Amino acid sequence: MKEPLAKAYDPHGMEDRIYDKWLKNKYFHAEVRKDKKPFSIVMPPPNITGKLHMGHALDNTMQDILIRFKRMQGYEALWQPGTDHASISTEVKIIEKLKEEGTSKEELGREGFLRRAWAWKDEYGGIIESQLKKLGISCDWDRKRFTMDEGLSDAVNEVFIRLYEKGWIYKGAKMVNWCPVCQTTISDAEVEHETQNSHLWHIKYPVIGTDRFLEFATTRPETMLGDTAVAVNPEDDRYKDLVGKSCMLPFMNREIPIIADEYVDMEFGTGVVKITPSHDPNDFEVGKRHNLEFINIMNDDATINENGGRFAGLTRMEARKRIVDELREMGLLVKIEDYSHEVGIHDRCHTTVEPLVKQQWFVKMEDLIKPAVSGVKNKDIKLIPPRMEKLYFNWTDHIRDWCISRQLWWGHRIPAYYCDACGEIAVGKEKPDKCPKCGAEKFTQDPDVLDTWFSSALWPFSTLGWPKRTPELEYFYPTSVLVTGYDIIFFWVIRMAFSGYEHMGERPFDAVLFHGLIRDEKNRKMSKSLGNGIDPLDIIDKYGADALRFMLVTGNSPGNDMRFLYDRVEAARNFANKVWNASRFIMMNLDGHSITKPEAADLEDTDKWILNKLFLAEKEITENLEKYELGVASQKIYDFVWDSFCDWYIEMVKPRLYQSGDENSQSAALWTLKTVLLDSLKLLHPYMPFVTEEIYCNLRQELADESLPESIMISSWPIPTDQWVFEKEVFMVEAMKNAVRSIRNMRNEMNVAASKRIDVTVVSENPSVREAFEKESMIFASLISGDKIEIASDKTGISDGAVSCVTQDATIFVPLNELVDLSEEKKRLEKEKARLEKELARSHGMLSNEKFLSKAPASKIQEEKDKLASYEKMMAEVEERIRSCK
RNA sequence: GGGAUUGUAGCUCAGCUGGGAUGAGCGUUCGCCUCACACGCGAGAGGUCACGGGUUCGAGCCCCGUCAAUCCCACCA
Repeated sequence: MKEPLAKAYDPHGMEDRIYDKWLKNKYFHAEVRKDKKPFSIVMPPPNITGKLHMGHALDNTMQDILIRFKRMQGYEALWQPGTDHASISTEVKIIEKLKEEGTSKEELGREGFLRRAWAWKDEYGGIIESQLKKLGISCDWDRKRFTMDEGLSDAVNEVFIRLYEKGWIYKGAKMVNWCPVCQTTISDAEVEHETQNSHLWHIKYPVIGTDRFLEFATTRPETMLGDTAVAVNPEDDRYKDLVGKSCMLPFMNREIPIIADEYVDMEFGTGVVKITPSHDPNDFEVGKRHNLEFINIMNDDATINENGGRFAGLTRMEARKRIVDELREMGLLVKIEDYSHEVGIHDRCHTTVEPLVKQQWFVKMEDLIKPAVSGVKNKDIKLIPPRMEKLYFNWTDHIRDWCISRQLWWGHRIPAYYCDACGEIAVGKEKPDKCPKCGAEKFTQDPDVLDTWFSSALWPFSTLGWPKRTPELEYFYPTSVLVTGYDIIFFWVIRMAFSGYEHMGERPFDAVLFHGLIRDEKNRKMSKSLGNGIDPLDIIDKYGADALRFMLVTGNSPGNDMRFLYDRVEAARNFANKVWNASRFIMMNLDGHSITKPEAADLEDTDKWILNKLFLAEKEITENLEKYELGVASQKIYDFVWDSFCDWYIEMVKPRLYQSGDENSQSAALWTLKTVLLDSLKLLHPYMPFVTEEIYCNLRQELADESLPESIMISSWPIPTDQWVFEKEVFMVEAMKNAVRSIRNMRNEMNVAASKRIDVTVVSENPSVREAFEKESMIFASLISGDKIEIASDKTGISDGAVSCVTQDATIFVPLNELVDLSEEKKRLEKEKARLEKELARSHGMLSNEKFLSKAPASKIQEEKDKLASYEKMMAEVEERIRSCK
């Protein structure tokens, strides 16, 4: 026999060659085709600073599986790729690089810096694309976009202007999160919280005109330099008489009023709070309510400024230490307590965020968010798994206005212009010629850029051409499903949701499929700082992309974190090898034969059995994929291919190929092998695109079948037909399988050498069971290493020395004569009896329960009765066998 | 302070919105280089489905509580 495939599956060399072929043939490309139904996914754009990590690998594998599945199903499947400019991350990286070169952003100036940034993007921005290609993903590279390309920048400006004109974007002085290291504002979503062990400093201020002091506790003593009041609860009897008086602020010698405000909790500490309106969000509100003075005591790098008197120039921490020391000397420090509390830190650089009052641009969220909330509530957008709705609503319910301006250079510059003469603001795509207010002609554009998520929020429609009404937008929007991690729900998913409703009047996607995080073998998050990340490219290099892909989506469910285990990659690789070798076997046997579809009558029971299994697999796998249950589907493919097809059917088919000499039987077997293989490859293709393509192309050549498409990825998804439902044959083959298992078990327990051929007599009173064994006796013999197979309707003539196996459908006798140790045989049967006793007890228990009989559905009761009958029969048989062992 | 998730075989996890846990991989035991595959084949052992209540004819699955682990959110100084 000729060997069309190498002996072992080896992904090396195969994958790049195949990917190039796909690209060359433009199989990934989607067009507007009115005769087909669209299916579309937008790829979460990786950062241009990014390097492929396991998260990307998982995310993109899932999308690719869905896209390939839908493409094969006949949808016009668009997978829209692209990259994100990642404003702050990229800028930070470039600044680092500049520092290495001994220069800086300031030295280059804005224009010079941006030139550098674009050059950087050209150099590094494509790396991730080439890495993604190694995964085999089939996105439409011809359509790739970049958040700062011309069209998308236009969309950003359009949105900004629309929202501004609507009054939903405004500029104002508010308390914002300020990162002193990155020197920019950040949004609430970018603030992480970290528990820090610190102290609670108890301090007292003298009350002017009395000999009393007001004692309070603070976690940030240094902010006292900006105190403009001390507050108590209006109901607090301890301090009622002091409200309206003033305290003397140490160091600053400033008189600050004692005010009453409900915000103060009487139960906490002494019931007194110092108020620093410029440096604390709560105090900011109190300050506004009471018309307090707002004194900013900090520079942008979080050192104390001139408003901090002689502490000016110190860092936050230095100032804290000096102030505490001096208060102690002055006798104003009462005590220091240990205290642990949550501190806001910047998610990029982990610097403690400083709440500051700044003039910034904000998006008003109150109305904008509404459709995004109701959209999810009424399932216009479906979240998978549904529990993600709680996370989603937790954010929308507490949403605050979105601070969108960043004091950075790399990004979309805010389309707002200020009249140099009168300060009038003009928002528009172009710089205005003349100030509408004062007529002056000089304008300066706002120096800030937009939050990077401002542009990604528009991704589902901006990539399709919006604000132009392109045919693509018309056809592919709303997109079908968004695949992403739950960690990005606040940053991105919600913002796409409200942007879609606001600008398109429609949801951006029908469903969001969430996946979890990938953790290392010790269940830790993979992170740069821990250095425990596993490089997907290393895995691909070692095991192949197919193995990695299969491993990533098998055995886990939406939204759940998963652990990365090498064992599992290996198992996936072994599966690829299994498929490879099964194909190799089939192709070796196909050799030279022309395959034609057999007459129904020529199909044997075992053929019908596997076809019926295939039918069920196709039906279920298709349903699972349609419900986005990727892990369940892959498990079913694995089980079908390995267990049903390889371990059973291929073994059952061998004697027909090798020894029968019956041409009709052989040709039916070959056709069935080919048919099941072809469909299996298709079912597996979305998961393991490379190995399936390689086998498919070889198979196609082997078959010389021109009607098969030249690539499996453009072939059609198997449509299960109930022509392949064969109840009777399935029953008979299952009866044979039970017998085979039972006999093999017996052989092992009785220590019958694997090479020893045995004679068996199958006794069954069921004529169709007898018929099945009769018909399949050659296969049966082959599976059990049998020699002579006899079929009988009763036990007459069975020799006493025989070992027996009792199955539901038959009793099988194996005369082992000299080999049989009767006490062993008895022990074996007793074990079987014990098992049956347990089953009988359970079954009896249920069926003697009046309530079960009156309330359970009839079908359930019947099912249970049938089981009982079968157990009783087997029990009688086993008991009889035991008796005969004497 | 709120909320979520997880707790199933030695390990890592599935378990289709209640109906026998023949669940998967790895590991383990026994036997096999059987002409597709040792990245393999056959046969086993191994689980009071965290604990305590409840609903139900029936609960791994639903409800309540407890414990443990993980994570998210939050402006109590």
